[in-house]
Amino acid sequence: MYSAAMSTADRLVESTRELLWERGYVGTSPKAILERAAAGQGSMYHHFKGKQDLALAAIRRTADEMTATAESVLSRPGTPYERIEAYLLRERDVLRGCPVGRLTMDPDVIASDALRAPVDATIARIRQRLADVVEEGRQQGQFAADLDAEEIASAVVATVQGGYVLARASGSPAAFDAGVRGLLALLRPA
Amino acid sequence: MYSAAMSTADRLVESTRELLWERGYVGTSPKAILERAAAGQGSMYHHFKGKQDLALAAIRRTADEMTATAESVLSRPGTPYERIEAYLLRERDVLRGCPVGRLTMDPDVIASDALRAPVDATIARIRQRLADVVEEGRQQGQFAADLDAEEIASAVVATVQGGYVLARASGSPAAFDAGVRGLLALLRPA
DNA sequence: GTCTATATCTGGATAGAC
DNA sequence: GTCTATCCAGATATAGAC
Repeated sequence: MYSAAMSTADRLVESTRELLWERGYVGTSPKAILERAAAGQGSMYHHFKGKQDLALAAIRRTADEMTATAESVLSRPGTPYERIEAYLLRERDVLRGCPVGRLTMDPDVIASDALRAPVDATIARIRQRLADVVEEGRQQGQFAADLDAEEIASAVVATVQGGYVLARASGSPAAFDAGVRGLLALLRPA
Repeated sequence: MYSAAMSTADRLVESTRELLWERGYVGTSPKAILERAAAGQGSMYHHFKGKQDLALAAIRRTADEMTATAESVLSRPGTPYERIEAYLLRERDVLRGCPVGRLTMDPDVIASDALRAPVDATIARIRQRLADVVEEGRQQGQFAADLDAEEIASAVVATVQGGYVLARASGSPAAFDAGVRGLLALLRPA
């Protein structure tokens, strides 16, 4: 199921990442994790304190990966508008939803400061990075001078997160694309 | 806990609606529903076939209520922009999230066509109603002629749904408001 | 219609052998 | 480090009494 070179601890984290993405925290049981990782109970409780501790390791890894992907796309060459466009149009597994954002709908994640922290940090960092790009475009005159960069960045992130909701509700990625195109049309420089 | 005039079946549905909102489908147990409704096992299995059947009744009721609220706000007097603004700014329990949209992150809801159907129908209907308003504004010249009404409507709904994600991640409704203000700034007629 | 009793399975964790 | 055995509570449902 995983590369033979992967340690048991790593297999446990990877299985947990997948299951958190597919089923969320409350929907993921230790048993399911162990089966997917082909590991026994003993291994899990040797490497991690329990379900929450393992989930925290998994969430951190996913959060770091997503932050890196976003930073990378937004640092590519191009005008501010083009970079935001690239962020919005980057390839996504739309129907699976956002592996970080979906955790905000999980009651046990929201109830735990430790589990929520990496989720909050990831979204805040991407939003800030987007705000920097918007501000740059504003200074250059590509965007209207009276726009608030932080607010536009929030709208961009929200459109992405909400796009997943639309897509999953309708069972089709088209709904995500429609929202993104709508936002880009409003943002497009004249 | 509920009005004494409320039937056992109604109490069960209301309890389920609350719990689905707070914890989602996978996070809600029949036991928790029964405790909140002050009902016994027998009542639940007499009135409903099981957890899924009860959840379906609860989701339908919530979906109908949300559709009615949206239609009502969007039908108020005012220019198209003002009506969209009213929809975006209407009072919301932001940190609790959207009782319909949150269900799209629930694996068991998405896996069941029966449970997903009312979620899909609600979002599609609100989006269509918004598209009609946008189209009206476009015809009147309040919005740019080259905008696609359906796409703008998708962006509006996505911003709301994604706004809940931002708010819950940060633990503050301010993040929702920022996204909404950003979108309104982009949409605002000159 | 509602109650209690019961059944079976899973959730989440511990204990101790190897 | 990993395994198996075991634990107790909860999830979901059925049976049958009242």
